[in-house]
Amino acid sequence: MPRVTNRKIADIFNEIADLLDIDGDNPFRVRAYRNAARTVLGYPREMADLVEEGFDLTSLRGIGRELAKKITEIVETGRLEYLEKLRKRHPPQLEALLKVPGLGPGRVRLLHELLHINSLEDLEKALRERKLEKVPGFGPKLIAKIENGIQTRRYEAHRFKLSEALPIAEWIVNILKKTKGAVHVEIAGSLRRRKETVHDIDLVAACEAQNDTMVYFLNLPKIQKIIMKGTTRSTILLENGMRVDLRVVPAESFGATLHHFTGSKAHNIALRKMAVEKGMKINEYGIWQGKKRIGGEKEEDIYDLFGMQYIEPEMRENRGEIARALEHTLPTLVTLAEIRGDLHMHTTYSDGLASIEEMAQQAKRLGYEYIAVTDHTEHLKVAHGMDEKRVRAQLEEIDALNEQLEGITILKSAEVDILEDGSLDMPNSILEALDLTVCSVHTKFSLSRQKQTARIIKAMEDPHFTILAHPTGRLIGLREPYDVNMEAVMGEAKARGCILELNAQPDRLDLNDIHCKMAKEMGVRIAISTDAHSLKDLELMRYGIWQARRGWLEKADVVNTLSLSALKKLLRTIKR
DNA sequence: GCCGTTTTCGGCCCGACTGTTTTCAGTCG
Repeated sequence: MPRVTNRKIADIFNEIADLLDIDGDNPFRVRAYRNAARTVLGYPREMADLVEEGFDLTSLRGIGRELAKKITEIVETGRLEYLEKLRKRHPPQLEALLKVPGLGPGRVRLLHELLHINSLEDLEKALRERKLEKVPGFGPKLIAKIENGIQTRRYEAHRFKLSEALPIAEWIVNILKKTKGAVHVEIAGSLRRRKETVHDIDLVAACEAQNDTMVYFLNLPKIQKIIMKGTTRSTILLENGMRVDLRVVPAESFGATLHHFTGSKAHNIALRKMAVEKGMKINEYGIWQGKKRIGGEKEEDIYDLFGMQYIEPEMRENRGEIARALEHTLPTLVTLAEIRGDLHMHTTYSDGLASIEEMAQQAKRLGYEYIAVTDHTEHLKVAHGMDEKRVRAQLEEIDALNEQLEGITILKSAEVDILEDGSLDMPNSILEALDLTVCSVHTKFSLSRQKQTARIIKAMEDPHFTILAHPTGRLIGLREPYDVNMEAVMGEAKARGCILELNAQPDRLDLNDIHCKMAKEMGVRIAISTDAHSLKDLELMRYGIWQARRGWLEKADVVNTLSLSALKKLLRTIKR
């Protein structure tokens, strides 16, 4: 039986929630399943391992006796009896209807009962035959919305990479800031939390009573259509399929509104519960004691209310940050300004676009002290991997440049392929001449979990192994991570003193946030690297920093915050 | 289904907008 992932358990719980929702079951029971799915998905360790260890699952937030039993059943048998029973009672494609805009559980149930609509095909047929008009509560506008939604639903499901959404959001914010009556305009939502992908763009504006902000928003260029329009809240769809939401509030509510729409939902719910326990209420307009507003102009008001530290947006995922803020023991998150070098980049020696000197000069302009040049090795033919002769030539060029350049040091390195048998794609004679190695898997992604893990651990046992690059190999939205036991890999890294990379390319961001947090907890150091293939790519560092902050990393966890001399000292301790 | 220093029952975050209504349910975030 294949190993059960947290993803699979979360999918099962979400499917149960959907089906119960359509049944009109207790909405809080439905919510319990969705909460549990989130807990499982956000948990840094695999449920399968926890079950094997006999860990008490009910100690996890939102997992009680029943759900612990269900998780155990899924892990042990690969299936869940309860879900299969539920599925028998429902047509197999009913759930898909929930994704259609305008259709929620209530209307799906109604359509099922009245018109026997069980799938998207049934729905399309009913639309053509104009049957929906007879259903109570279905007027012409709702029907048009459903019709429209069916056509565009593939677009709606799309998630945008952080690097796609952020520039657009910044562009809009800059326009709105200049409108009459606008006091503050900020990005909110998952974009402000710097999630690796976002569903839409959320903006919050503090405005005077007389303002042009909403009008300008609704008249931005490149709008495909206006989805919703109100005085305090509107939603537009841009030509590229991106939804943008704007809330306009008075300045005295700005902090509360910004907080509310920054989320995450789980973080907000936890804080609101705490407020209720104190006999107060937090909503998007402020903090309330009875009818009296006692705060909400600034975001800090909310955290001050509980005597806790301010929590940075990147940490607001309800992954333990609230407890830490109450204890005043939050980590001091790493910042871009603390980065002193970049340890993974390519030049014209392999598949990069700039020379070593150009990359070094650009790094110096960015304020760095050092870089490592890490061109591909021979095995990776598609990227013009270097043979021994060209590596030697490169090392000589680096020596010459280090003589000549001031204020920046070039470290000798290579992105060394980890071959299928776990050996490194370079002779020892060359490996010995390098200051560090950046080692990575570029082939055989589909090895079994056991073989892939053994392969990487074997590579790490090589005394020349320094950094494991893009440790799971995923490409966001394009390629799943390969199956590897990350705990075992991190355990080996800890034992050997090796470093794991957080690759800052926006389509990699590998390690992800959860793995970063896990590395920190296991005492494994991280290198945040751009894997730059051009001068411009060197500026991608900020994406890596944001992901690191989502993973609670501090300056001390990140090796490229070290000075050159401290880094060199560290590298010496890794080599055996 | 979860949770608990008001604990084993009775709560569970909260409000805007829409469309279809005539006072509100459903959806959405």
